[in-house]
Amino acid sequence: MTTNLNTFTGEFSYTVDAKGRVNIPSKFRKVLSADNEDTFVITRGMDPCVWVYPIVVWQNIENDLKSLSSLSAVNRTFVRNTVRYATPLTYDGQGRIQLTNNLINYAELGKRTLIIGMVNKIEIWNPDRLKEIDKKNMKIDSTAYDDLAEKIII
Amino acid sequence: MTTNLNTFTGEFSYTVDAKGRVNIPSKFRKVLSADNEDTFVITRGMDPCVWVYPIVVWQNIENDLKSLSSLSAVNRTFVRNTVRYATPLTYDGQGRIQLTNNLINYAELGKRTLIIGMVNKIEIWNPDRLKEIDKKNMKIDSTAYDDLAEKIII
DNA sequence: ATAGATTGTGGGTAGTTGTGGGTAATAATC
DNA sequence: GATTATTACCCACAACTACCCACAATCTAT
Repeated sequence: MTTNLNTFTGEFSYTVDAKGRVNIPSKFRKVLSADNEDTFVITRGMDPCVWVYPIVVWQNIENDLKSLSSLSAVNRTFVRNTVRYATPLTYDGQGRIQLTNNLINYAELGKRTLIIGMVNKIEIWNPDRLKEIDKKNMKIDSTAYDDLAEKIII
Repeated sequence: MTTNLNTFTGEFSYTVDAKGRVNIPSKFRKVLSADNEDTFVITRGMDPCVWVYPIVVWQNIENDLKSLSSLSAVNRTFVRNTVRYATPLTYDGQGRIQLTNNLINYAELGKRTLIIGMVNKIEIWNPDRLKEIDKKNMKIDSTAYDDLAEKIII
C-alpha cells in the first residue's frame, strides 16, 4: 500500500458494546506506523464527538505543551483544557479500544456510532449529533470557504 | 506502550481518606521513570490546588531557581514562595501519597477530589474550586488564548 | 465457486486498582 | 520516662479492567 502513514479517510459504522468498546476500522489500523505500537490517545473533540490520535501524533502536541510556563494563567488554562480529557490506550486483540465513561457521556454515544477519518485523527460520533451539526453548518457563509480555497488546492 | 515518561494527562475522581491520603492514579504511576524511585514533590499550585511533581522534574526546577540572583527582591520573593511549601514524599504500597494539612487547607480539599494530569505535573483539586476557576477563565481575554491555539495545532 | 483468512461483536475470567481500616514504629508532649 | 499523638506499613475486599476465547459475517484468493 502506498497511502500516507497515520492518515485516515472515510466513514464507517460501528457499535459500542455493553462494556464501552468500539472497533477501530481495520483500514485505519493498517495505516498506523509501527512506532505507535497499537496505541492511541482519545480525548474530547471541539465538536461533540471523541477525537482519536495515533500516539506519535499526540506526542508532538505534548511536547509543544511542555514548552509553556505555568507562571502564566493563560498557559495553565490552555494546558488544562487541552489534556484534561486525554487518555492513552492500546487496542485489544480484536482491534477495539475501551472508551471512558466521561467521553461516552460527552459525545452522547449510544450503540450505533459513525467513525470518520479526519486525516491526522479519527472522530467518533453519535450519528444524530453529526446530522445536527451538518445541518447547522450548511448555513456557513461560503466566503469562509473562499479563504480556505486560497490555501488548499483541491 | 510508547507514551512519554513523566507525562500526565486525563482527569480522575478520587477520595481523600480520613488520614489525608490520596491515590495517585495507576496510569500516572505507570509512566514514572525508574529514577524517580516512587517519589514526588508536592507544593502549592498557582491556582488553589495542590501541585505534584515527579522528583526528577522538580530537580530541574530547583536547578533553574539556583540561577536566579538573590540581589533582586523579585527573585528572592519568587524563590521563597516557590520552595516554601514543597515537600518530597513517597507513595505507599497501595499507591497513595500522604498530603500535609497545610496543603489540604490551602486547596480546601474535602473528601471528593479531581486529579488532573497537566503534562509535566499533576494537580489535585476540590471539584467546586475548579468549577469556579473554569467559569472565570471563560471570560479570559481570548486573544492571548487564540495566539496559543495558532502555535499549537491540535 | 469454494475454502481459507480476516473482521466485527459478544461474553467469561483472572488479575489489578481504589478504598477502608488495623497495627507497629516513630515522634512529640508533659 | 510515661503517655499520647502521629506516621508508616500491612491486610482485606469490592469494583473494575485487561486479556482471552468463541463465533458469525464478510472478504480474498485460487
